[in-house]
Amino acid sequence: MPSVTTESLAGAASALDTALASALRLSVVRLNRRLRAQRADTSVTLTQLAALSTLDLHGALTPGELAAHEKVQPPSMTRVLTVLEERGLVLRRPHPSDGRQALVELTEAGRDLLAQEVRMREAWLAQRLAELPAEDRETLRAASAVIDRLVAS
Amino acid sequence: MPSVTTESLAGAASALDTALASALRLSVVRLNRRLRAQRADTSVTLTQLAALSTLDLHGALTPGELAAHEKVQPPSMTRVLTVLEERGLVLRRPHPSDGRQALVELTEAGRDLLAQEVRMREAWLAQRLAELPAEDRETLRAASAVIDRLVAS
DNA sequence: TATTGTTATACTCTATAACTATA
DNA sequence: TATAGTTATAGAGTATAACAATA
Repeated sequence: MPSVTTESLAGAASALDTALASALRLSVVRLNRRLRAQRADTSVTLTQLAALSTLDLHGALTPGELAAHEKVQPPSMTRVLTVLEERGLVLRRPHPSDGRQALVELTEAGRDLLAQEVRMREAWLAQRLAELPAEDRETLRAASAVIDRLVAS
Repeated sequence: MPSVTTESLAGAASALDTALASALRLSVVRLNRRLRAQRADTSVTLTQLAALSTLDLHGALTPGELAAHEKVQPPSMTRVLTVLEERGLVLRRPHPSDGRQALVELTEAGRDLLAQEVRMREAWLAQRLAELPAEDRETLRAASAVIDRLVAS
């Protein structure tokens, strides 16, 4: 009965993907909460930190590009940028060729704060990562890349 | 100069952990956003779904245990449980031996809805997982387990 | 007195809809 | 008319502080 076998295999593969999806969902939701809770003793929120990190990695971006990278809608990014600009951590420059757009870049203060935040804030995560076997760290490194591709798709 | 070498190695290892921590943070934040955005066409939020999943995996739990599993503070879990109980998806039973505590369990309706949500809601994630090379799926599976240990610690 | 859970309150994160300015 | 960005508004997610009930 090949059809039954085929169906079983297909069904099994799909079930496995669903189980993996569920497990991954729970893991990600919980780690995200833990990372957000870390905010208490620092001066920027996790969302603001993510925006600063992305600007640091990519250089100047338009608000729209930044929203796309961060997987938020433009109005959400507007709010984040407003706060960051008020605090002097980023700068909105006019776009050289398109008056509708803007170019957002890190200020010197933003770069400094980012470095400091990354050091302080990621202490517990980096510490825990350091305690893991090298193999587990490698797994997370690879997973991070896979997730990025997944999210970008 | 062995001390310089040792310091260099230690410094390098630490820098790598910090880089990994940053990459993992960005990946997790973005995937979490994407998973939350999935809510649009479903009937429970991601947070509610996570609580239901955990009850399904662990069986009856007290609100405190559930909050600990989900990495939220007890009042946050109270709010989630209130909504779920109003909708008949969970049930709060008196604890057999401690009048302060309660035992929360899935109702039949909760179990049904969970199955349905997992099918519908994780369609896009399961679909993308299915498109990945088996190796990448294995990486994510392993990473999920590592993250769970990390978060629990 | 300590612990479990809830209520009260407030802030962060994010979205959709409507608006403005430029292309 | 289409696009980039912002403003207005609302709902979800979460926390801390204060309280009630039980151990």
